[in-house]
Amino acid sequence: MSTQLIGHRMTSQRKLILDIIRTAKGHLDADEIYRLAREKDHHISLSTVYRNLNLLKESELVAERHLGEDHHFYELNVHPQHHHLVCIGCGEVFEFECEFTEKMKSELEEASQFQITSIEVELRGYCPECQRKKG
Amino acid sequence: MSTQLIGHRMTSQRKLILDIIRTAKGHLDADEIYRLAREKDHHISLSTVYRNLNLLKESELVAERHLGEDHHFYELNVHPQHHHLVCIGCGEVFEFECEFTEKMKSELEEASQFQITSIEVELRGYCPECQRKKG
DNA sequence: ATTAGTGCAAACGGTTTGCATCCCC
DNA sequence: GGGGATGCAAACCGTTTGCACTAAT
Repeated sequence: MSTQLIGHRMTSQRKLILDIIRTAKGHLDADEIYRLAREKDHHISLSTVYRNLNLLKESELVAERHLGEDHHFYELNVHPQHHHLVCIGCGEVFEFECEFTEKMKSELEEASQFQITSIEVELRGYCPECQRKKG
Repeated sequence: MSTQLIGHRMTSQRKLILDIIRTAKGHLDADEIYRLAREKDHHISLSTVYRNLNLLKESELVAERHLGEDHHFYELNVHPQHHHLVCIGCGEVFEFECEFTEKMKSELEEASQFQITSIEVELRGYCPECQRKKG
């Protein structure tokens, strides 16, 4: 589980942040990562978190997601293409894979002559539990 | 072309903002709307623009889009479902419709038991011209 | 020893809000 | 005339940055 961030030093803070994202169950925002990091390193600063998130994003180890909110979420940039289903009620985020997105990509690449580098699909709605709650 | 915003007054500023969004060719952010509004009404304030954008969004006359950026874009909430293709090079936004998204929605609705209210698909890449520029 | 990385505090940019005033209904 | 809407300035919040210091290579 060694980490290659060529041309960059592996500091304890960087390792900690990466580990937090690696072991996270869900999607974390910067503040949540900061909070978790503080539990292990009382002195780590929020700017260090942001600087490292940007670095990890640039080196494509971590992906930044928007999820319709006004701030960012971060997740490991694992390769199986997946997308997000966000509950408007409780805010929970579910992931799914979709056979259509590759088709969509190649069809659109041809039609538009774009060189497409990423697809992001975001669905919003109410999860079963929140449907019950709102009656 | 009368405007129904039930329970709200139709002020000159509100009308102006709505007209700007109606006649816009592309996707506007709040600042651009403010700039255009100023050309017609020198005294309109940025907070009025934001307050009205939020109102129009809540009444679902206008849709707020994120487009992978750190601020919001606004467009008329016209009904044919369409999505966005953003050029990483020049920032231009192209719209497209897609036959797959309805299939994706119904398939996912069944699989997840979500009640899905919106789909947003965003593709990023390089437009033909920016492909040439970067060689 | 070099220089990337850190912590702190201050700045930033998009957005929201408190308040006195204005003007649509 | 009353209360929603406005303009202004100040607050807000997520994020970035300048600077002096620390530590990985």
